Amino acid sequence: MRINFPDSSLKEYEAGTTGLEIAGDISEGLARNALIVKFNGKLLDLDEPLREDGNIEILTFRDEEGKKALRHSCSHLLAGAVQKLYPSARFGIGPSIEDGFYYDFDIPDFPGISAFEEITGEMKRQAKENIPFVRKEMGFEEAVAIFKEKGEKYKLELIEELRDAGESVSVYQLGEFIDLCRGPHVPSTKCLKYFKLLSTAGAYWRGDENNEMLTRIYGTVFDSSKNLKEHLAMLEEAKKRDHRKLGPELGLFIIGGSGGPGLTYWLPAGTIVREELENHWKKAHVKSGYQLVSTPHIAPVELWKTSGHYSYYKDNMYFLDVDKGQYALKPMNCPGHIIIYKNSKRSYRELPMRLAELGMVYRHEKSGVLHGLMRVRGFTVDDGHIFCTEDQIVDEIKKVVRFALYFLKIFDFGYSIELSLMDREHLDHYAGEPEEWGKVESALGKALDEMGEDYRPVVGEAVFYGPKIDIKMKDALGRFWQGPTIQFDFNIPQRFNLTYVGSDGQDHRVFMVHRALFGSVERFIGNLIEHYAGNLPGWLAPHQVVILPITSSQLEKAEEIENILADLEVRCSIDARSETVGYRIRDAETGKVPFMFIIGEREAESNRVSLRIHGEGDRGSMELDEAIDIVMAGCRRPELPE
RNA sequence: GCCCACGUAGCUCAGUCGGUAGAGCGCGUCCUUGGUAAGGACGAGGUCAGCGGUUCAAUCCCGCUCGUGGGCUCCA
Repeated sequence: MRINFPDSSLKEYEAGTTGLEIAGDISEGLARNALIVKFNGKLLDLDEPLREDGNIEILTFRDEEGKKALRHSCSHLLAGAVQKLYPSARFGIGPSIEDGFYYDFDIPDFPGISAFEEITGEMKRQAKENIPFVRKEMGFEEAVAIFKEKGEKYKLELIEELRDAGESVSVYQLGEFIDLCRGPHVPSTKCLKYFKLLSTAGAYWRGDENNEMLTRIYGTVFDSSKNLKEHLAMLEEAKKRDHRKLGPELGLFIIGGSGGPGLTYWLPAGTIVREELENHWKKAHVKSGYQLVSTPHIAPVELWKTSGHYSYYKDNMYFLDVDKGQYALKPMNCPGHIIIYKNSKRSYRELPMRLAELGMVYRHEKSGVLHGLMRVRGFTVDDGHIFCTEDQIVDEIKKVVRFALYFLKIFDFGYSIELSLMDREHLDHYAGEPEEWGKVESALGKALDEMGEDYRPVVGEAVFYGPKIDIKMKDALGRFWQGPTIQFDFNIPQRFNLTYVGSDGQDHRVFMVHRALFGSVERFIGNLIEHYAGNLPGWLAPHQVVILPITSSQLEKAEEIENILADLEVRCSIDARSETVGYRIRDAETGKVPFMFIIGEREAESNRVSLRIHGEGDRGSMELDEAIDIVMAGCRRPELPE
């Protein structure tokens, strides 16, 4: 048979040759690192004999699919160990996930994390034994018989579904453990040496809260000890950077407690960060052609009925009685901006009209989903709505995407772009006409193409009211977060009958785009804290300079310098506490103050300061002006967009 | 909302097999005038999350509530 390789070379092999043998034919190293094989687009075990001509790719841990196979295989190793140690356990599913895997078990009286040592020991033992993963294909009756005998009710449920879907059944045997599984798997447990069990959690069978709660065990596995260690170190680092820990520590904010779950209280230092960020946002928006507006926190319930929020979002809304009517706290800003748009008859000459607001919204999120600043019940959407004509769509989208990327660049975030499209097999899920969707979807794609941006189209990810562009931002630890989102809306212009008068004197339906660049100011600040490990850029730092007179004799000089800095709008303070210099420096360092001016007798006499920079250490004595220049450069606000 | 775990001083935590509690940091006062990541002494500070129950006695045992964390689901 003729086998094509990714480098488009071609080789002849005897029918029945396995992927592993072909890998070995290429190089010993590839055979050693090979995990699975992709043959004519199908993922197969390495020991699967190949019987026809085709394209082959030997996959290792470097390939996403190889990585998944390794992780999924490790979940079987985990399940095998659990079966051995807890014979009464019943098994759910055990897929690979981003950065690892999990397996769901029904284990009566599972002791929790304290069982990890024993389970890990058993897994290590089996990993050493080099036990092969053996694939078996079988009929439904045989599979049902196997799992019925074991009392595996969850597996039986899965088999039924396979039967209904008309799919075949395969199982994998790993030593004494047999599991229903599509595969593929790595050849044997010897590939599974570098794993670690991480945590346990409850999870409903099939994610449905009406089902029983299973015990989920999370773990991760890598191809080498080095990569595993690096990943674990990253997790440690992430824990250290957790904004829920750093925020209160740095005096930025507190959340929840007696103040109410999911509600944020910004402390003085945090308020400075917020205001700086918001001021820059406002200036940038004005520069980019937006008009700032401000709308109330409550609005009559009728408005929410017109917008449609009442019918599909009311479980997440807070209501209040006012006079004889009912009001709602706004969960979104759009209806407010609609009222402003509709305030007068609009002409095509006014379009595109871009309205923007840092609007606080309130949503009744389930108590269990609240998470630091990332998921709260009251937050500020950096909202904007663009009203435009059809001809203006491509240009407006380009402008918004460029604007969004501008903000990510300020903070050195990486990014990746997704274009969420409608699923044309479920047209009834969407508002608006399919032809209109088609026009706009291609306009969004065209805008991205013309900008030369890479993006991933995702069918079925669009919201019911329109297609959207989502930008995921990548932080310093390589983690992706929900970033800017740009959403088209076919629903609201129709519901509110939003029109403009065209050059032909006729009314036309306006096109509308929602966009949020930070998403939520609260969440974005949470991201910034973790991205920078609390060491915010100078312009956002609540304290920019601490002046440290070595003895009280330099206090007067310190005050003189403080006044100079204050006139330059530098946020500075004097720490003249009766503590040693070392102590006060430590305090400023742990407080992550970017700059310290240390003034002793020598400096005070000669109008000099000794400059210390956070994270860098002592920069030595210099002229006051020079130190001020360094501070001003370090605290300069970002350039506005072009 | 659901499942599991947790809740002791401002913070991080110890402790009490049921007899109302301790450390370090922080805070206050005093001493110390010190040169680049913790000088010293003394002191204040706790209804042991809240409410009920069991008990001669509850911070500890039981129940409920609230809050927090890990997940499920959801999401800016």
